[in-house]
Amino acid sequence: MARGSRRGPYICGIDAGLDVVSGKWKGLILWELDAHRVRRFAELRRGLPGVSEKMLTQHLREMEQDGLVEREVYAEVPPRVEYSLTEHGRTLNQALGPLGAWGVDRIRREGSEKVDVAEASHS
Amino acid sequence: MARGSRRGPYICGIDAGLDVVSGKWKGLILWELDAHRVRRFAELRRGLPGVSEKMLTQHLREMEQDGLVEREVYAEVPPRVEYSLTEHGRTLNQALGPLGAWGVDRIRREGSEKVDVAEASHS
DNA sequence: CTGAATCCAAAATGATACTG
DNA sequence: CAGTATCATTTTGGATTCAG
Repeated sequence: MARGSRRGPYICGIDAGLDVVSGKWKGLILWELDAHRVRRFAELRRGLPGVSEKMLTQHLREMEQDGLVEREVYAEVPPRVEYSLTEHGRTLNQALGPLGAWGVDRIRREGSEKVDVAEASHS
Repeated sequence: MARGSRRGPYICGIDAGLDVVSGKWKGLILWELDAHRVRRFAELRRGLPGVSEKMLTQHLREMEQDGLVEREVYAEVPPRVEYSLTEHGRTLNQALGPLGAWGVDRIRREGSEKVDVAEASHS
């Protein structure tokens, strides 16, 4: 994770919550998986412009460890691996809803960046 | 900021929201300022066990830049500087409420860490 | 296609000493 | 008290290469 990774002992819930979404692409991964329910590795890669394979894999592994993401491997050739949110991951995403709305608001307020403004939650 | 700092263009609001709280101690700073309304530098320092002066100053400056925190300097001796949340900072804190609750839940669920479990929001 | 492994660069954080 | 400055360390992220 990012933030120098505290990984507890946490002083407050916000600290604990932020810890599991620390990482350059985790918010986006959550967003993508919430939007599409299930995504293959390459699809996620396309959904996160600029992410490297290494980081995508690493983040997915961490999120799996944290019980947010489920990884399903199909014994096919060529290989197919599908990622989706666990129930735990879905509740996290809902908990992030207000923050997402706040973020959209902030972007608008300063008008310095444009965003593909769908709603803060599209599930 | 942390996370390799994206600083937009953001793909979604969550991304934008997370960006302003990226930094090892920002969640705690928000928490502290929300709990006490106003805190002096040394008080914040004591509230964030392990933070270095450098990081505290740096984070406070960034949060000030982001319009979350207000800094008031009193021309006294010894010096006194008080920090508090701006209206913008307070709305952010509210948006983080659900995440905080989720975090408390997570801590309890895995029971691996103990936390001074006040409520997720004490404002 | 979905990675793992390795090496490297950049960013964040920490420690310490010093100042008005 | 509330910082600033500097240097060292730790973490993160990116690029590239290789493999089942």
